[in-house]
Amino acid sequence: MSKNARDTFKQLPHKTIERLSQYRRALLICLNNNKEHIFSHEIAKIQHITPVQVRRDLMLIGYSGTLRRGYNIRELIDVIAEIIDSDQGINVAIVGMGNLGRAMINYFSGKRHKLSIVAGFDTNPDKIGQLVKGVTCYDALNMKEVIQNENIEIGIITVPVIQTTATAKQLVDAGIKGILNYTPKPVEVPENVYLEEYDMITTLEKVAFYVKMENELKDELAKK
Amino acid sequence: MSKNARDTFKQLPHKTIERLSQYRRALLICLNNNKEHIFSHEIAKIQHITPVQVRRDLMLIGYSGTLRRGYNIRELIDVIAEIIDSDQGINVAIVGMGNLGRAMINYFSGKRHKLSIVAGFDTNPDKIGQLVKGVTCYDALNMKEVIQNENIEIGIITVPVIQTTATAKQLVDAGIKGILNYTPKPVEVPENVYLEEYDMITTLEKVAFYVKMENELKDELAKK
DNA sequence: ATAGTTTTGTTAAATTTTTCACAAATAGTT
DNA sequence: AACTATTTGTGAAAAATTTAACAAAACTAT
Ligand SMILES: NC(=O)c1ccc[n+]([C@@H]2O[C@H](COP(=O)([O-])OP(=O)(O)OC[C@H]3O[C@@H](n4cnc5c(N)ncnc54)[C@H](O)[C@@H]3O)[C@@H](O)[C@H]2O)c1
Ligand SMILES: NC(=O)c1ccc[n+]([C@@H]2O[C@H](COP(=O)([O-])OP(=O)(O)OC[C@H]3O[C@@H](n4cnc5c(N)ncnc54)[C@H](O)[C@@H]3O)[C@@H](O)[C@H]2O)c1
Repeated sequence: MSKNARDTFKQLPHKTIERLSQYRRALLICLNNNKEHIFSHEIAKIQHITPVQVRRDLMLIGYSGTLRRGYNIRELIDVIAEIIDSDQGINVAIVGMGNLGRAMINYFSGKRHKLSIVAGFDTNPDKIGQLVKGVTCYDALNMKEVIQNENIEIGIITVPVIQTTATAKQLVDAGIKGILNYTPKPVEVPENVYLEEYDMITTLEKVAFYVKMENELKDELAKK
Repeated sequence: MSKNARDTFKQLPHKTIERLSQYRRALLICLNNNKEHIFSHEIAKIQHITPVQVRRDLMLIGYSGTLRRGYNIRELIDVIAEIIDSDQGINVAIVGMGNLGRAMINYFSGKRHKLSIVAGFDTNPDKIGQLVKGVTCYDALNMKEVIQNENIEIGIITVPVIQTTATAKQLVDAGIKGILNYTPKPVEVPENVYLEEYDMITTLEKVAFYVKMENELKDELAKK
């Protein structure tokens, strides 16, 4: 990839990056259905956004469709891959092989060529040494060693809340480049480590808020 | 709550709603640590945002701190609750009591007064009738009945991808008001149903993208 | 051929969200 | 009492993101 192309992609809006991942997910499904082309309004419908938004995103990544057939699904998938995926692939580890950790491995395993969960870590002797979908669970004590040997760059944290801070530190010390924290305890990382945090309760409470608002609106109308 | 106050809250930015939920989560932890007051910059640090952002959000909800002690944690929690929570409480059901469904129940159970998971649904006879953290798993065939009897307003979808569309339809038919879809298959709902979708792969790919970018930047510098 | 329809690509405008910048208040210190 | 250091609250500016609007292209049907 040329330097200029990369510089362009680097400046893609964060929201666009997220949507590209979602487009690809949708496109892969469409491809399975033997569809060859897709219109911006079709993608938009699937993603609950506007067709302009889709076209804008594709414009930003420099991909052009054909005027009457829309976008070539196969091509578009490849263009998106060129942007999001890393040539050599990126390895991921899950720390905390409990319910959520195992669920994630089950879900993610084999879904993406260039992004693989290659190791799990736990402190529970019963879990250490076990295999989940081909992923070995290592002793968390050996984290640094395994992360460096296996060239792991991203860590997903799914340990009990109380262990969150210590785990984040361990990952950082092991030289991890990115962390995805699924515990409800926010962590601090040096600025050279990219961090995303997600708490299901936030999303659930958001849904609850808008449901509540809708209810109150209806009550009000009913009173009149 | 007065009509005007409600009208104000209704127009809170979506992002603010999300952050309020996160602030409360952080505040509850602080409260446990016997802290009474907190500054905007302290909240900001925990949430990885700027202090102005925090103050702006609190301004929008009309809560004022004291000039030299910051915000009263207890009070602020209550004010946030007044906005996000529903007086009577809201009941939630999980459809699909597999790994992820059970993990969510384990995680969420008892965490919030006004938001409770009160039922699970599955089609697997082995799961039907079981209890997870006090939550009964019902036969998905009885969904409409249970949802109406138990006054359930929100449904969380954690069924296998292939069942997603059918499940969403079932929930809508049962009169659900909000849906949180954790499967990677986007669903369509009528516009009176509030929908949130979340896919872990999107978040993971976002982390991977920025890690990749950082790597390429470093390679470039090294070459020189 | 011509008219009508549909869809892309993009400039410009609008909207939403975040940040800047600073006055006002409060407490501690000299 | 004057000075210094903090911190809140907020109008105004900036930045990020989305939407509107429409020309140009490409196909269909007449
Ligand atoms: N379950 C959910 O749906 C859900 C949702 C959001 C967040 N979370 C959070 O994710 C985390 C995990 O949830 P869960 O349901 O999988 O819990 P779990 O108890 O099933 O799993 C935690 C695992 O971490 C291991 N562990 C403990 N200390 C460790 C350490 N220092 N290093 C490595 N491994 C360690 C435990 O042995 C266990 O296997 C919790 O913090 C929870 O709050 C869970
Ligand atoms: N596991 C993860 O981390 C993860 C992450 C993101 C998304 N997802 C998605 O969440 C879903 C569930 O994942 P999982 O790991 O819990 O899978 P799972 O197979 O463990 O659980 C699915 C459950 O749904 C039940 N079920 C099947 N059809 C049903 C129906 N029509 N009505 C009600 N219940 C039904 C099954 O009996 C099973 O108990 C999948 O779509 C998966 O892609 C999972």
